[in-house]
Amino acid sequence: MMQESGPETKSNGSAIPNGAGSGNHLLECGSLREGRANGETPSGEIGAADLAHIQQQQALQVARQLLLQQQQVSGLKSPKRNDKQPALQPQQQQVAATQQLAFQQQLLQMQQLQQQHLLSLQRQGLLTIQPGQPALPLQPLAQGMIPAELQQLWKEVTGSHPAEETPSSNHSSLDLSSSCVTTSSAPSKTSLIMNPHASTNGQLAAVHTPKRESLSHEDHPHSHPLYGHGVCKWPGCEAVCEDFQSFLKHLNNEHALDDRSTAQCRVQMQVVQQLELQLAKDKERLQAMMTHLHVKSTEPKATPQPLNLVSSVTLSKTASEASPQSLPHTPTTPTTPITPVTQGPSVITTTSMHNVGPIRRRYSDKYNVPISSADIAQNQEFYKNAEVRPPFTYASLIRQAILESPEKQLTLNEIYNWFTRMFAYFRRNAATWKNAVRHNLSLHKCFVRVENVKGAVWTVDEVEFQKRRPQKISGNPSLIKNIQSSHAYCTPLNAALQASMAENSIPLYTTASMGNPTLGNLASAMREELNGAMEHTNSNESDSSPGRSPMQAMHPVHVKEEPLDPDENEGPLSLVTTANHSPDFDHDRDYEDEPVNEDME
DNA sequence: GGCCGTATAAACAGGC
DNA sequence: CGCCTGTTTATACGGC
Repeated sequence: MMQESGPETKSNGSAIPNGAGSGNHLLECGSLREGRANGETPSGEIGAADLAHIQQQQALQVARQLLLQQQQVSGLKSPKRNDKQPALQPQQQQVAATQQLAFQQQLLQMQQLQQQHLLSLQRQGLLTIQPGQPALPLQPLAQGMIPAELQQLWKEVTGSHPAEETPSSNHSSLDLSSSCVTTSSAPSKTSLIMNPHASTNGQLAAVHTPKRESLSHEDHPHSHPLYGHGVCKWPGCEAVCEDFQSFLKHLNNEHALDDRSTAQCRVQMQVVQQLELQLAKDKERLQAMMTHLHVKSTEPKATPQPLNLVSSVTLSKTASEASPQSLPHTPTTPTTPITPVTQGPSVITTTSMHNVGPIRRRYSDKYNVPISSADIAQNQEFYKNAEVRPPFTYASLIRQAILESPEKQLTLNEIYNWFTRMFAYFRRNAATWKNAVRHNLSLHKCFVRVENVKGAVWTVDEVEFQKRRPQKISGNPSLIKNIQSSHAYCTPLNAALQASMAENSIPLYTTASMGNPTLGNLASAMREELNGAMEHTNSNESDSSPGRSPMQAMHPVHVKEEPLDPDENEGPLSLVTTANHSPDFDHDRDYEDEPVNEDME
């Protein structure tokens, strides 16, 4: 079938055309100070800033329109919203002025939070800000939100203060979500994808709420996202409340469901939306950066619009291989209908790496693992969709496949299926890698062939597996260091990012991107791979056995001589769990892609 | 430079 | 006969 003859791959050796190449490539790639070599970024970054600004302006306009509509609906006659509310009582004016200040304060706070987030990213080396773009993402926000326009917006907000509790006002406030979303600033799919939470207004409060409070809210009944340090944290309020009860009273009295509150909420939504947008932008850049570091020969076209590439380039170039899985949303992730994460790397790499052939990839690649830093969050989807060779040895993958099966045993065909199911890379050149799989099965003692009723199945002799290459990398500080750095990106990345973002009151984002239940699987796989290779840093007591082999840590012991114990629990890794639900690949179907579990049961 | 682990390719055999 | 499975050999590469 789609077999690509090997000779050329062999002869090419060091000059592998597809860019993945041997370990050297990755090493060279590792010295990527010029990171953004292939011009994928410049336009993108400039565009990011501009786009953010434009969208911000749009957001303001939208907010204003909303306010207008709202006021019209609520029967506010005053055509002079811009006036200093002559109808307002002096006291009210004072309140309004105070709130305006507080509002601006809040905006500043939001910007600071964002800045903190970005700074934290920079500190982690995950994000670089171009010299030419001082505080790049913040600029638009700071410029756009603070000045006159926002003040004007605020006036409009407070202008509707008189608050007649009309039924219509209720209506409008209840329509918050839909109106905001449908008229939202960035109308493109970009905004929808990158700003997935723009529509989740019900959670906006949580978005804006410092994590500490959110958490404590659950634990302490007297905690409230809008209440902290004896102060009402309603935007622009800061009223002092002695205790929680008084706060509740204050909340009900002062922030009831009226036009003002609604409008404030909308403004808040806009603010959050902008932050999310900016964050998404930054994340996109981050992914592009990481992908670039991983993919040596990044094609410039890959970056500018990764979101579109998913459906356009990917399908056009690798339609036959792509299958539904190339789409950003894995059908196996029902809990995350919005996994914008997948766009970045999967697309980029898919397009730029799709031509990766059966290249000779050194085992040592794994230890350089520049790859993992880019993959952590996306890993599973990443490898499923992008034809990037996974940084695992065949033996490790085979073992993983077997151990993931309910009975820790697979037929050869099932192993094949696992490969193709989990890695887009193995949907091509079947003859090559299948041969390699067979070769590995036969070669390594750790793979035990067991005659079954239905035929032969392969199992893993964990002891044997752990005996393999025990001396690897230990004693090479540079390598270890390298791995550690990669590991530092890999494992703690999620936590670090989440923490960072949580600190900056952007929990939802992290929840969507990092909290994807399916994403952690391969991440843990790679983590374990690294852990195993590093023979230390294993917090989970793992194995003190001599083995540093990639994924062994996931299955510290079992499977000795008789690995066919059906009572064995499935491994910590559950890649196959999600993969089982994925549609089979249309191509490369020379093997029945029956679900492994089904077959094994 | 040798050894080791790995990848790739290929030849071969046996079974269906 | 063709395909699949499994074994074995050869070669190449990179790290130690």
